[in-house]
Amino acid sequence: MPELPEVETMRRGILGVVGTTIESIDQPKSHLQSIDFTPSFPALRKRLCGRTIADVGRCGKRVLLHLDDTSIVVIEPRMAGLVLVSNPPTSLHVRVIFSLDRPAPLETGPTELMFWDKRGLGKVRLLAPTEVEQVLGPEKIGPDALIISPETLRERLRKSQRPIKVALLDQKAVAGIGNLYASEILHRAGVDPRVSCNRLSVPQWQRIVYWTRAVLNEAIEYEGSTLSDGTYRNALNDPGGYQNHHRVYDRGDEQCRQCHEGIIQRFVQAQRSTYFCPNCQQRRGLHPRVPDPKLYDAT
DNA sequence: CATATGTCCTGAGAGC
DNA sequence: TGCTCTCAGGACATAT
Repeated sequence: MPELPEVETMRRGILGVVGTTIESIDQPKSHLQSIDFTPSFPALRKRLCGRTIADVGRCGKRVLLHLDDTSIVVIEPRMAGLVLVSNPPTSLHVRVIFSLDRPAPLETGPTELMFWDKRGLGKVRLLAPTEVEQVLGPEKIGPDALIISPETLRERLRKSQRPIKVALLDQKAVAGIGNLYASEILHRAGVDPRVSCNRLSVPQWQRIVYWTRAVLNEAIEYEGSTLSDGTYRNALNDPGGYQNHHRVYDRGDEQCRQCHEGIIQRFVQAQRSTYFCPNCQQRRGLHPRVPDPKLYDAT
């Protein structure tokens, strides 16, 4: 389930493709259902071959390949997709291979870029400049979770009746947070995942945004979370390390690693697992971990 | 308008 | 052993 830290790790892991030219694109034969290409694969191939990759970006949980004609390849890993430069975990699930030319001035680096997807829910689309706004614009995708300010997040959600955990998953409100990190963030912020957005205080919004940045940045340092199913890998097929630092996710019935008193509870919200510590995340009570106000400011 | 539900898809694991 | 069932959840379409 690649979320912001995993997708950012993919982005950093493929920076070596910047400056290369797409020589060919192939779709390995497989009995599996084809993933969704927009436009169709043959049209995509025709439009991409010969294009140079000018930059690699990220928009929420999507990887972007910025091309020299200002069109953009949008790769959406969704549940089980990976962007790799070598060593796919299985050859069966390689959905598309970009073969890259490295012009003379470029140092050595990747000569292939792959999209691998175990479950086939991912998508690859090519956006013409005129399509970018309607697909990636602010109407569709909210401010990035790493830079949103507490004021902006509060403005966007303060009237919502939804539980805060559910609202944090809304990519139109804030982009990049998924099910795993939503639980981790709220635990660190000392906020009960069940509380309605419209009942949260200003200090609680501040703590949520502070810990959103802190948790996501720490997870990026560890190159993301590889859960017990082992699916998530970085661009070289190495597992991430942040799963060893989770406080609550997938730790139901364990003693809380923070307060050493509560037992981590699991329950379902909006068809998704939520984990929390009833002791650290009470509806009312003191929240001793007050972050530095300087860090609230958006950049 | 805000919110809720169904859908896609595969592989792993449980139960019989 | 091999079948059927359930579950995992990101994003989008559709329904309330």
